[in-house]
Amino acid sequence: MGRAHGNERREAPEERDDALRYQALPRSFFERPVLSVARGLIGALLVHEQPRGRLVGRIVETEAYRGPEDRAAHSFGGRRTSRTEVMYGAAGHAYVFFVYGMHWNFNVVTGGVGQPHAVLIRAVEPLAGQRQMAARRGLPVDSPCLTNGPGKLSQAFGFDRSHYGLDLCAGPVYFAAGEPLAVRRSARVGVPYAREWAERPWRFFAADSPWVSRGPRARGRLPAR
DNA sequence: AGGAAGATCCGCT
DNA sequence: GCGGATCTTCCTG
Repeated sequence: MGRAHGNERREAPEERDDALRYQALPRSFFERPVLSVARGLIGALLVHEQPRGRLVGRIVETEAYRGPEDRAAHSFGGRRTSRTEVMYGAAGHAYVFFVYGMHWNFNVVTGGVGQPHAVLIRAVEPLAGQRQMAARRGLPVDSPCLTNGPGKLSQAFGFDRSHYGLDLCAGPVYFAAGEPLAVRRSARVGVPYAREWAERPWRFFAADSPWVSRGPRARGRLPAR
């Protein structure tokens, strides 16, 4: 990357931001088992309607977190604090948290009230609003690193504390149906402290997508939805 | 009140 | 491939 000269007029990777209206996935989509939601979101769209334009990404990588038994989840052991509170509420709301002193991670709460489950959105393929994403990331608009990681996509989409608890079934941030994609799965990334729970294949990603973040080698294969 | 660890990213010893 | 950056949150004493 970085071989693009600033003033050169480059063909942006298709900003297909039609006046097209997306229909938000309904709450019932998220009121299902967290693994089903994590898998079902691969290929779906993440949309952020903003004053300066619409950001759209095709979801290519997710992870399921299933407290209270899942040692990798922030809600492990039933831990319930101001930070994890939203996970205990209704499905379809945003769980956004700050980590490593500089990154925000964006999740959607799943399951029924009282079930502290959530799906982490780890990577998307930019479909619209690339210029805005690139500006936030401080990278060229055609960079392959705009949204290929949970911290990166949060920065590109402008997600932070202000989005904590947001209803994702009502906009301005929401999900929309996309095309079915071949899905693969692996162990989750960055949770070695969770011991045997880290080994569970609860990371889902689109096979052969260049927008997937780096992580454990894929293993296993699933049919295209 | 203090300390330790963290669902990451970036750049290079 | 490894370590530093950086700061919030949570737990312990």
